[in-house]
Amino acid sequence: MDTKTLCMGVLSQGDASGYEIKKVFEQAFSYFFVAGYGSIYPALADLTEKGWVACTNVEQEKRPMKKVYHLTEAGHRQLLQELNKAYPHHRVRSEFMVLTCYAHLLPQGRVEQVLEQRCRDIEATIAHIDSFIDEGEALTPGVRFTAGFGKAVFEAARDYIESHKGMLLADMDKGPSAKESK
Amino acid sequence: MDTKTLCMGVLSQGDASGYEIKKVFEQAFSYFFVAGYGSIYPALADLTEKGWVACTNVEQEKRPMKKVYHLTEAGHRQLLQELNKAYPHHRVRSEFMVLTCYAHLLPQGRVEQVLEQRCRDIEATIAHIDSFIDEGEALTPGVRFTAGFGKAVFEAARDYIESHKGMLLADMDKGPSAKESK
DNA sequence: CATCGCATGTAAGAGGTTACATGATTAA
DNA sequence: TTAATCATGTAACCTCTTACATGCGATG
Repeated sequence: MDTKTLCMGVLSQGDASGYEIKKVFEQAFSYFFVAGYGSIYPALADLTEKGWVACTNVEQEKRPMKKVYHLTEAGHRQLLQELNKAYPHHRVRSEFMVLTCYAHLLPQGRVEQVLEQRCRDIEATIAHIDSFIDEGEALTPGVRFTAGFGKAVFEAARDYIESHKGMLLADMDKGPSAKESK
Repeated sequence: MDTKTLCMGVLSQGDASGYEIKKVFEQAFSYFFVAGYGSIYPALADLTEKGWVACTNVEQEKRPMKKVYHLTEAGHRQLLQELNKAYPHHRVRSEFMVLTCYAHLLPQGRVEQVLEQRCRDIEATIAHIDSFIDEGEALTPGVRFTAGFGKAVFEAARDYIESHKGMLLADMDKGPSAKESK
């Protein structure tokens, strides 16, 4: 599943321009799916070619023209098919975890800084999810579930860092230690 | 930070062939960093060109020849520099979460299947982390911290799914609901 | 006067995935 | 005999990221 499917997903809930789709990505999906203009615009062009979306040029006063896209019937069928067959992958790519793995190669100050930076980023993400939930919009049960899931996972990450930070910093000097001390 | 840095990281803890590096990736990093031969071999070629690693051909009896790589002094400096300047990113790309977001477009059976599949995958990952921790090898404090972190996060994910699954399934029919009921 | 928001896109490059190609040994 | 393990690599492809290119209006 790629940017194209997500674009169709967004359009299934209402017509939008590429610019507006990116805002939805940022507001609703940013903590588990990232896409910039360089992915979205080509995706929309591709979807148009395939007949899964279509667009209307909308002239605006004192604003640039927009291309408002809508999902076609074929697009809706395609979206349902995609969602029904997609495997629920969940990939993590964490340079943070690479850095913690190699903590023994770094000065304590750097390790502390890395842990603190990660905590700040997590807090920002949680705040972002909260503001999204509290926007007062009608959220589907699925979106509420997903937001709660993201929040639970990020909170667990933050709590783990906060409660094990001292231990990592203290153990760092001691070097590698075997599992057993017998 | 990319595959190249991770390869240098692995080599900082002992010489290894490309094949062996991939095994380390699978055993120790698979839950937060993935790389196949198609990334590792070109990375090693690149690192060799840059003088950050060097290799020796080792002939083996009844086994194919190996190229055993080791980190050079310049490579070690490069690794430290990289680890000291890298930003601790943590990216998630979750098709699972895309699917839960669009649960309202799917039959209940499919949603249930998606949640169960994700739980099975999480259990497998946790079991993998446990077996890695219990291998009896000398783990650095950083690696122990990282494994514990991964475990905590995956456990939180599993717990959330298990405790909110019923709610999602029950709410699905009701359609979108606003934040407030006033 | 600067920069942010709105609005569209392209082009080059980086990076990774998948499949292919080869081949011996060993365990089921 | 079949499949897995050991062992190296390439090539095509796909996708995304980053930077560029343009331009008006509003806000500070």
